[in-house]
Amino acid sequence: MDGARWLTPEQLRAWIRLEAVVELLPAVLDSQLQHDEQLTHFEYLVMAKLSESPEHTLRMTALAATTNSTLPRLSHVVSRLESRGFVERSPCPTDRRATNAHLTEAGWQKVVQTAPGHVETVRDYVIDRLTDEQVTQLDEIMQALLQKLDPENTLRRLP
Amino acid sequence: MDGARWLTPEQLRAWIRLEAVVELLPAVLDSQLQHDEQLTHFEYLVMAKLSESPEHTLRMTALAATTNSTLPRLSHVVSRLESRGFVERSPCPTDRRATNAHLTEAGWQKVVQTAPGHVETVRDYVIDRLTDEQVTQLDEIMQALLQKLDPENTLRRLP
DNA sequence: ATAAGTCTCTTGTCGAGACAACCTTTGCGT
DNA sequence: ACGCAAAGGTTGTCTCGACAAGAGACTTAT
Repeated sequence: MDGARWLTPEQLRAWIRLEAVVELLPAVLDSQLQHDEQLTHFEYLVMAKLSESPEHTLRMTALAATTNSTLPRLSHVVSRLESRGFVERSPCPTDRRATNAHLTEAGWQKVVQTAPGHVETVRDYVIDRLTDEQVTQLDEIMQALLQKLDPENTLRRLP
Repeated sequence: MDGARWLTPEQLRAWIRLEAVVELLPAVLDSQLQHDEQLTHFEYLVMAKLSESPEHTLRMTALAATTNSTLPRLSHVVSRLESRGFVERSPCPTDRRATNAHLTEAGWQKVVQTAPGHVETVRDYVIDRLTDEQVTQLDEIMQALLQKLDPENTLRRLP
């Protein structure tokens, strides 16, 4: 155990708590969305990002990037959403390799219907627990972490 | 979308970034441990908690609590660790319903061998990205969130 | 005693994501 | 033009975790 730089008690405590939050928070978000709307957090995220895009449309690659996801994962999720009528696929006219994902009217309605409850959960579990100053601090801290975690939105894996 | 309290731009930005970190950080930790030691982050966490306990032993329920996990999940993971010789199960003498999970010598060696690389990853991706002041802020913020996420503070005394 | 209820843990099933293999299209070098 | 590598997506397989159901063991009330 020696020979490695250890953590100070303060650092260790902060880390353990961050670890716990990172473990528990996704479960809470998933749980609310699953219970109220039969949606995964990630499924909601996909539709939310589409709803913010011009024409409610994005290429699969772009959608994968904004949702911090891989293409295979996204492809599966879009298939599910497509079978439920929330999203449509269409070949991209300018590049025949590419596929556009488009939010249907039903999908838009679903997002509109889902958003308030989701935001309320986010407020309840995160935002309302913090002072305005802490929200600012949180933003800065997460930004610092993302510079390493997600330098260019491109995650490469070495086998 | 109206009728619900929305988020201010500052709050929204902080949330989106927290969302990204919560999505990406577990993948990074898992990746390092999987690549270097063929361990899941959660498997490592289980063994680490055992290694910090007296006799390197904990009851399954207590272990589930300190790892923020459910009993079924833990049971499956312990089965895997047992088949790899890192953990042993034994019936609790005082309560025959209960099961004690015990870290074997091989398990202890595995933890000792794994810890430095894991800590280094934590430093690299989290601690070293932040000022001391930010570490303190992070600790306080996470503590605030855990009051809602984990009301029964699972860092209880060990039986 | 004993029956009901609770605690502790395990098992089986099912859905979701990681990873690899694959196919098609595009771009690039020569 | 042609051949090859890279980009864009999809599909199949396997593992892990969620959830529900179940089997023992302890507790309590009658």
